[in-house]
Amino acid sequence: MSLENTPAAPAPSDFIRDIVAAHVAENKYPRIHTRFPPEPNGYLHIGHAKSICLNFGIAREFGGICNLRMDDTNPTKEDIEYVESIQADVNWLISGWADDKLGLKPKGKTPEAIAGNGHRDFYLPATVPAPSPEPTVQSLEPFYASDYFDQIYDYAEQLVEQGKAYVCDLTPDETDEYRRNGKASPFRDRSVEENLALFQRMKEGEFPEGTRVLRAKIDVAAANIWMRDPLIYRIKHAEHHHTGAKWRIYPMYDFAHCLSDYIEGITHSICTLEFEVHRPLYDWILENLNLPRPLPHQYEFARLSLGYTIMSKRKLMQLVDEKLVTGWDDPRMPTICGIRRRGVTAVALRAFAYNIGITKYNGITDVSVLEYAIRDDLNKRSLRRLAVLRPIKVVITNYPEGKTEELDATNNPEDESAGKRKIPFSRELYIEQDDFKEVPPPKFFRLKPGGEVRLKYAYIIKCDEVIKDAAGNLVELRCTADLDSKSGGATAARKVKGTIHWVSVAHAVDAEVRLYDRLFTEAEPEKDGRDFKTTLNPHSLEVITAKCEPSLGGASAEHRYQFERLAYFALDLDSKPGQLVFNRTITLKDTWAKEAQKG
RNA sequence: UGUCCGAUGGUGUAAUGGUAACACAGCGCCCUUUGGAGGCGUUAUUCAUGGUUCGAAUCCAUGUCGGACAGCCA
Repeated sequence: MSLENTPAAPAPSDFIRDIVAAHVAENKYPRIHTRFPPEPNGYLHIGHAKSICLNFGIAREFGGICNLRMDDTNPTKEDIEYVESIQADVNWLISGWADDKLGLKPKGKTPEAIAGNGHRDFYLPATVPAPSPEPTVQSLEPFYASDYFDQIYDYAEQLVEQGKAYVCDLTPDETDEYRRNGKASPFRDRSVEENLALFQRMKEGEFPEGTRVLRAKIDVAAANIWMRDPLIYRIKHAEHHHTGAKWRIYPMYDFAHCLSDYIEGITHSICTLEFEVHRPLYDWILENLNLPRPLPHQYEFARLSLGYTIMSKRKLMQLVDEKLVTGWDDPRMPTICGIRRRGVTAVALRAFAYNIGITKYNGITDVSVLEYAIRDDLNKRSLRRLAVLRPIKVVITNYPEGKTEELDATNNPEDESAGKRKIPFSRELYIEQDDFKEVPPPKFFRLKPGGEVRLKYAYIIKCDEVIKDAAGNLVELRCTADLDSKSGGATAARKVKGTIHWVSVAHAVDAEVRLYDRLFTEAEPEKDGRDFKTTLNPHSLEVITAKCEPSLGGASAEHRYQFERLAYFALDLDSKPGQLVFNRTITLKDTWAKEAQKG
């Protein structure tokens, strides 16, 4: 699929890119270096996709690198399962677009000590994967904040040595109270020696959790609460998924993050708005360590909110844990793996990320913007196929029994190179229930008693008779075909208002089709504090068996399909040989449904 | 309450002191062997008040409204 490697759109412009462009113009850094730093405590979702596209997009556009880093400073919430899913999702999303901008490091490598400025200092440069024409085993891995625990501990000691950090014995509740009231901790003025010894004993695991912390000594009365002697280390007797049992103390986000950025040589540390109030602390830590290399700076943008979607990792996990969806990769989930399984391509997701822009305004993006990006991409790439989701039988009474014709069909009207295929036609067909109305509403262009309709790629037929069972249920339609109306025939150019899809009964292939719809019934599932579970859409999944044209028997997960006049579909990973399972990625735009609703 | 941030059509964004524009959505028409796609057209916007200026979405002041943060989470 050549589209896979097509850049989504001209590079966008936004306030962060403007800043980066200015830095490039003034030669402020030898190279632009961003990073994508998820915490491995859940699966990546479409909000992360926005961030990935921003960070890797900047790396692409300004000749830089974007490191993938596990922000893993809280072992009790994190897991290797998430580390692996994050890598897979990032790789998928940037594949063919920014793989050569992905900053990794040799497996097991940790920062190297460098001398400078009379201080201890550390650096861990990035390696980008070599473009590999043949499959070479590249022993690279993502960065891990936890790989810097030794260095971060060292930096903490440097702060203590300077009298800029102290061990505090207040309980968590007391700490809260003191900070709220701008009151100094009674342990604030311990000697450097005592602090050093205590901090070391914390490291050795001598104290129970919650009994002591290391705090930066900044300003207990600062207007910004994050500057009121913030905690930078806490005791946790927990095993870490990456460092094992080595540590009893773990650095807090604020301390670890800026230093991780510095160690990796990050220039632009881009995060979401809620970290705005932390920025003074980010700067304070780096500035008070007398670091010799250029310091990274933090920039904030608005996280994505999408209509009919929830984005909180905690709540998504709740959907998984309570089996309200089948898993993190349920096609209804806004996770990257869920969206991928649904059949959305990385190209579409990137186009969406580009289209919504980057600002500091917290708005709610309409889902139609996402849906447009998906349709726009799928329209260009998908193979057209005929399939009937809810069949009714049609008998062409003037067509010979036992005869089969192979008709020409276009694979993709948007792409000549996709070629053509043959579809078998015979006397007995399935058509869509929705394409026949015994009592048609106004402007109904499809089949009705006594009316004519074009069978796509085949004949014009006329409905002569409606056969019902004793209970009055529709059993079959008996029609006659204009046998000259096939492509190239004498009456082929006859105008009939409607064209419908069909499948030959004798040649039909069955497939399980999973019809997905929005997970929530409300654009704002949690508006006014209501429980998001009360707005779950009970019809978000319907499973049916469809009748498909025979070529679909050879469907592949690499391709996307449009079942003509219905929707786009992708093969689900539950498919087995001879047992097709399709996911409905998204319906086609349906202006008739809209028209019918008006009437 | 404090700190920080924000406010441009229905929605999301652009215009960086000089004609308020783009996309999505909506509406209408054309085209169509997909009621898809495409083409054409169209509706609709600068939170308020004051100031600076020849000129303000943009700069300043005040106000209003909204958001984030106030975990030993990130």
